[in-house]
Amino acid sequence: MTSIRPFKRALDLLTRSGLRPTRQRVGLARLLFDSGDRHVTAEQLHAEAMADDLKVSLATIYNTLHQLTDAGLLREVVVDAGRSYFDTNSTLHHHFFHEASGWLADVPGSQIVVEALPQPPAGTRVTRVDVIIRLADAPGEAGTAEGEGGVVGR
Amino acid sequence: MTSIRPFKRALDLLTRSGLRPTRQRVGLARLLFDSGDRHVTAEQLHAEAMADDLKVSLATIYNTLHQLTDAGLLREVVVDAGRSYFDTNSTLHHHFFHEASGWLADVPGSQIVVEALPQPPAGTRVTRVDVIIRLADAPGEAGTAEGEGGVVGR
DNA sequence: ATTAATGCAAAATCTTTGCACTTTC
DNA sequence: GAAAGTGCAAAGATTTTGCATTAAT
Repeated sequence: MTSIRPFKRALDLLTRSGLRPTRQRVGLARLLFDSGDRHVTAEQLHAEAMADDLKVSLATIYNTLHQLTDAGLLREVVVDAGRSYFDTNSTLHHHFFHEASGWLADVPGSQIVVEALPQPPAGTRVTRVDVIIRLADAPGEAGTAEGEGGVVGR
Repeated sequence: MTSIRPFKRALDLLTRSGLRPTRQRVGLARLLFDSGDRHVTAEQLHAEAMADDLKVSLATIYNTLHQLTDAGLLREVVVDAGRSYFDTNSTLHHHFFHEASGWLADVPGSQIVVEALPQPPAGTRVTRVDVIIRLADAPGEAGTAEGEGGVVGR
């Protein structure tokens, strides 16, 4: 992930997507893609930009996040009404979501198998299958992690 | 299962959940539970209540939807950032979601099998596994999604 | 009577928009 | 110097909150 020339990498991602590499976009792309997979909200990214002395308005943050999403570099993850997360991991994968804290983490696509998917209604096609594993604090001790992985469904 | 005595059923659901059967709550419960499985937004339910000559404020709609959700009679479905759907089907099942139209439909739990679920992080337990099958219009064919199952949303 | 629920309007969030100004090509 | 991008503040949309009024036990 963290390549040798982060600046150049961010720049390349942008130009390859047909987005002009402006100061703001390059800066945001670096924040997003130079440190492995992450999940950010617009507000969070804005705060990071400020901390990094990158002057960007929230409006531009939103614009950029959507442009990157349209370009396939980000994926919007909807787990919480009224808050959008953007995920820098655009490969096939799913999510753990801890409702109380808002904690969100990737689960590699290979770790979940969804079988017997029903056919989509006529005239439509499946664009994506999202699996969200919702979590809460375990009651008693730490980890109510029942030995094996569970099976949901039949 | 539109039962023989819808009014009584709505009333029972409420009292069994420890909620006072006020005029508003009984009316809303009837709208929600007397016609099979449905997916509604607060705004929609409000409109229906008005059309049914049931005077309720939006604030009460939200209060009631959340109370019914806490009581386990409804399930909140998050598929779209910034819009909450409430599902009267609280049994194990998943969803089809047509992004362009906001159309949402149930997929029986038995029709999808999720296997090899990873262990939840220590100290947490899985509260639910949501599977959302996102749809878009198929390229070739004519028909758009909404056969008739009911279009939810705008 | 007591306690809970309702309604209204105001506030809080999060996100988008309009338009003048700035930067990139 | 065109065209694209940015910033700001204002507008939207959805959901929550505070408090006086009303209704249920």
